[in-house]
Amino acid sequence: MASAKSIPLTKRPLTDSSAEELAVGFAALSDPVRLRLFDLVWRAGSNGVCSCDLVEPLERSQPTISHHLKVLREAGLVESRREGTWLWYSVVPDALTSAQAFLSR
Amino acid sequence: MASAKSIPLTKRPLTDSSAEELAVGFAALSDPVRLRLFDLVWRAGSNGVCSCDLVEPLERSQPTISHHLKVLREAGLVESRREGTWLWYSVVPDALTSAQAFLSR
DNA sequence: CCAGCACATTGATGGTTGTCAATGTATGGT
DNA sequence: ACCATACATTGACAACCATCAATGTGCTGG
Repeated sequence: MASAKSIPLTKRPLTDSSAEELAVGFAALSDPVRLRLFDLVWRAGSNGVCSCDLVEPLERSQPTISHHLKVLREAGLVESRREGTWLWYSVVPDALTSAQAFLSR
Repeated sequence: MASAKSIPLTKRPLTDSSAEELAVGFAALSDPVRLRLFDLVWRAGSNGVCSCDLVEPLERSQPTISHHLKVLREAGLVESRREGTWLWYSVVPDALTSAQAFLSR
């Protein structure tokens, strides 16, 4: 398969590592349940939301919600702080900036 | 698990169907190879890029690239037009607007 | 110290995904 | 007609994923 010499693709394409990093973020948002979960956390603002308030609206079991929150946490999109027996989740500041920058060039 | 009555989460959260739609877009960008592929197509502008020029820089087999292009096409992110034996891929205009809108609120 | 609640982890299962070799299809030149 | 090229499809396989029931862990109040 020879090249069609279409255009100069030589202007700094996405590096392998930054593609990897971006893909992790997009992968975290690639599931509908997880996306709605992230949306709910986001709406809660800086105070955050108790994860006990996330199980019912998403109609999934508690382990499933816990799993999805772990995925979002490990992708660096949300963080949690303890408050007694509760865990409060909030969006990590600037967690989306690289994704936003990529999508709006 | 009782509610912690944290905040009023009642202001129109993401609907199930729009979450599904957004997730399809993010899923298409959730693989590093596919993300670099989309990046290369994007850089080619409205003229597009011949898919024969996409195999080598991504270091994947031709069927794999063809598969990823199909995923991007079915997600509505890219489109192709024939030019003889070649296929020229370009980004669908406004394909990213819903994702951009979601990420920048 | 014990009972109850919030949340995490484990284990299992059915489904999906990325990859490539092999093969198929379409187009164009000779 | 034939062959070479560009690209798609098939089939197979290993890895990964979403989900839940069962169980474990940590915290609090009594």
